[in-house]
Amino acid sequence: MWTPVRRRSVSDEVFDQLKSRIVRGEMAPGAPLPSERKLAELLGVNRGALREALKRLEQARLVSIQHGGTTRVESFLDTAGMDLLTEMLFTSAGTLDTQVVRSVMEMRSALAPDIARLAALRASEDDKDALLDLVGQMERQARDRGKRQRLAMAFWGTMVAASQNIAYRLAYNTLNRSYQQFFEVMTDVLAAELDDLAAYRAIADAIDRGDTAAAEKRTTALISKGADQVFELMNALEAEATKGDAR
Amino acid sequence: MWTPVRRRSVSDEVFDQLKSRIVRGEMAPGAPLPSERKLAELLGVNRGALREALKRLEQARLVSIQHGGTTRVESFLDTAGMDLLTEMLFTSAGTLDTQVVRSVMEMRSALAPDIARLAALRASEDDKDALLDLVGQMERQARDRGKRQRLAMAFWGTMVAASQNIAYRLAYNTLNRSYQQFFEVMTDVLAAELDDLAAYRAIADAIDRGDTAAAEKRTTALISKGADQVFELMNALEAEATKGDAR
DNA sequence: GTCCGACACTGGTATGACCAGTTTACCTCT
DNA sequence: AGAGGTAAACTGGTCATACCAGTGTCGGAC
Repeated sequence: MWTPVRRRSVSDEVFDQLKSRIVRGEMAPGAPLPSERKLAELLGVNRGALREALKRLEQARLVSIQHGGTTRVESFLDTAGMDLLTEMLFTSAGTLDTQVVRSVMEMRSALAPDIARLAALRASEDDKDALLDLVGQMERQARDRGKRQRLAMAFWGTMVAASQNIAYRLAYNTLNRSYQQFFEVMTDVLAAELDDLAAYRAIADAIDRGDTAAAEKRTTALISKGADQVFELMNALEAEATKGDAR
Repeated sequence: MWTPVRRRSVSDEVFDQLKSRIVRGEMAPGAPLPSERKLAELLGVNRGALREALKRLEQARLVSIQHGGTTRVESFLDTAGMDLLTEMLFTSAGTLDTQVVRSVMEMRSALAPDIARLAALRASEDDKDALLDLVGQMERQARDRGKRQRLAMAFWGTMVAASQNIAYRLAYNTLNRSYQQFFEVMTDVLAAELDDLAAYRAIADAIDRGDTAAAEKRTTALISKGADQVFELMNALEAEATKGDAR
């Protein structure tokens, strides 16, 4: 399989650089940015390209721009949206940020059961068929855990759509993007969850017959399997990191 | 009290207009936008200003831009983040979109208990003091429900921070922004929740002594009070709407 | 002292040119 | 006929430059 080359435009580069600096705390909240003209010169880019990046930063609520005034760094922890997760996932050293991973998994654990409940309540016939079909495909891929993981992704995507909850759906989009970044690592860690084909089947069946309680309960059980493994791994990573610090 | 005038820059105007058209379905997913040069002329604005808007739309994942190719409308329900909630809250007719409101409240109900649980697990001494102090202030504002609501906001904000979960915190930022849009309406609807000062006290106490189970249980009970009221109101609104259609 | 206005900043918009990819159509060679 | 190559006409990306529109400051008039 070939991976397409990704071209990075000047404005994207500038956006990433500033975003990274802000999130990593190199520029404190409240601190003023250089004026557009100066900053453009410092970065060696045209002012227009810089402005495109700044506008994006403003929309992500990482900076606030004031006509005639100063552009300042926002206290993004109180303003930014979930898109920041992908940025915060890795530390400046390039290692996984265990706290962020834990956060994502906790959110997944909190949302999935309610998504299942609502799906059981509101799923259309098409949704039900799609879910049952996906489970069938997973059962036929008993060997290949990687393929099953992709099918599981589709399963959850269908669940979220079936839940008819737009907030869940949008949150899912972002959440998904963030843990597709440690996809390969996850496949092994989530083994306990991905191997439990009976659970997926039980959930799909519960939704098919509109049994909200069963759907919720089964989902809680399934999701916690993967979550527990990840929590364990994160704890181990943290223990190792502090041991490294102690040297 | 004076409300400051809000200036809208050209690029903001363009962004809002395009965003609105896309979300309202006037431009179907996959449909190509006119070229930048044409679109700029059609809108009567400079190409640079238009590009700033397009870049923002791209970041919000409402359109996808390809160098040398065409700019196309994304199927945003599968790509966009929670920021869209504020845009989708009101229908084109200007009325509340009941499904979106229901979604937001459902998400609140799912997250709040787990936030409380984690807060009980991880809150710092400062967090605990702040929570107890806020509850004290609420009790002293027994008369003014509006003030209590603002204190309740601060209460939840502190809870989320205390939970040490970055995903919850970022989701909360966006969620908050969306239901500050129907703030006044909410104050009355959430009366049952806002009047239950004992519950807030109980939650703060549970967190103070690190009792995760109690914190979670009390929060579930409290949150459901407001949620039930809102669900009831939304059902009533929907019934009225269908009755209107039937005429 | 207070007031006020010029001035020097800041970000916002506009032109017009050119660079850099993509697509199409046509042409050439095999 | 088909494969390959090439030029032209699109598309978005970047640039330099000028000017408009708000904000803040500083100094002079009163």
